[in-house]
Amino acid sequence: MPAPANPRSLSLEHFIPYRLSVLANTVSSALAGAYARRFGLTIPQWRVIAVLARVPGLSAADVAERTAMDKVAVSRAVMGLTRAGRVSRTLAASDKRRSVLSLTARGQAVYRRIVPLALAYERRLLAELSPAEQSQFEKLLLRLQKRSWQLGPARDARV
Amino acid sequence: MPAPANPRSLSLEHFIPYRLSVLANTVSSALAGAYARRFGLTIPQWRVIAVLARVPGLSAADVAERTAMDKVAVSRAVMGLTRAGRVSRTLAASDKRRSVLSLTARGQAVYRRIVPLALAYERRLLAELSPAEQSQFEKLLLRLQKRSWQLGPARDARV
DNA sequence: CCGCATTAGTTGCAATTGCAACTATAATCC
DNA sequence: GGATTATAGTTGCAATTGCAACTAATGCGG
Repeated sequence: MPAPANPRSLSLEHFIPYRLSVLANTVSSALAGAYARRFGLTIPQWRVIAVLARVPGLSAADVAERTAMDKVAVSRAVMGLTRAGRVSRTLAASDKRRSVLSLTARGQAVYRRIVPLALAYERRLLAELSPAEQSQFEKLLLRLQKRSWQLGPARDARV
Repeated sequence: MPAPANPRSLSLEHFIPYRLSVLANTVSSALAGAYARRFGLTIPQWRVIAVLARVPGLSAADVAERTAMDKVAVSRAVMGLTRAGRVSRTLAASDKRRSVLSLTARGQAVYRRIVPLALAYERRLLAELSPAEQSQFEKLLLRLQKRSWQLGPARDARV
C-alpha cells in the first residue's frame, strides 16, 4: 500500500534537494578555497585541467560535455588557463572552428600537485562511511544522477 | 591493509565532490525553473517561505541559520517577499534591530501550492531507489553533511 | 551612565554566471 | 556551386552572488 501522496507541509531539513544542495555547496566551497589559494584556479578551470590531463586533444565542446559545464564556462576557463600558460590551444586542421586543447608542461605540473589534495579531501570526507557504505553511496548517487536527467524540469503534481 | 594513499591521477566522473555538485545542480535547476515559472519565486525565497511556514516569527538571522544561507541572501529574499506581500516584517519590541518575520495569508497560500509540487518532484526523483535505499541514502547524506562541516577548508595531503 | 565592542540587518561594489547575439567555419540541399 | 542551415567558440549584457563597509540598536566594563 503506497504512502499518501500530498502532505500539506514540508520540512526543509528533510527535503532531499535542499540537503543535496547544502552538502554539495559545503564541499565545493572547501575545495574551491583550496584551489584558489594554492594554485589560483577556479573550479571550472580545475575541471578543465582534470579532463585534459586524462584525454588531451579535446575540443571545447568535448570538455563541456565531460564536465557538465556550458560552453561559455569552458571558453572562459580555457582563456584563463591559456593566459596562465597551463593549457595550449591550436585549431584542428580538418575543422578550423574546433580547438584542440592540451595541458602544457606547466598545466601537467599543476595537475600532479592538485590531485593528491583533491583525493585527500575526498578521502577524509568519505572516511565518515565504511567502505561498503562508500560504494553504496556512489551507486545511489549515480542512479539519482541518471534519474534527474530523465526527469528534466519539475512538472505538476498530477497525483 | 589500507589502499595506497596517493594515486597520480583522478577521473572527474568518479570524483565524489564533482558528482555531488552535478547532481545538486541538476536537481536545483529543475526546481528553480518550476518555482520561477509558477510562482515567481527564487530558491532563496522558497527556502525562506518553507521555514517561516513551519516556524513563524523568526528573525532574519534565525532564517539564515536554518536555511544555510548567508544573511545577505536572506535580506534580499525577504525584501522580495515583503514587496510581493508574501511575508510580513515587524521589529521586535525588546530588540529593535531584530525583525520578526511571518508569512502573510498570501505567503501561506503560495506555500500550500508549492509543497505538493516540491514533494512530487522529490518523490519522482527518489522513485529511482527502493524504500530501503532511500532511507539509506538519507542517512549517508546526513553523515556526510556533518562530516563536511567538521572538515572545513581542504588542507594539505599530509599523507 | 558613558564609551567600546557586538550584533542585526542593509547597501554598494566587484566578481561570477547565464543567456542571447555574434563571427567564423563547415555541412547540406536544391 | 551558391544559398541556407548548422556548429564551434567568443563576447556583451543583465541578473545573481559574495564580501566588506556601513547604519542602527544593544550589551558591557569601568
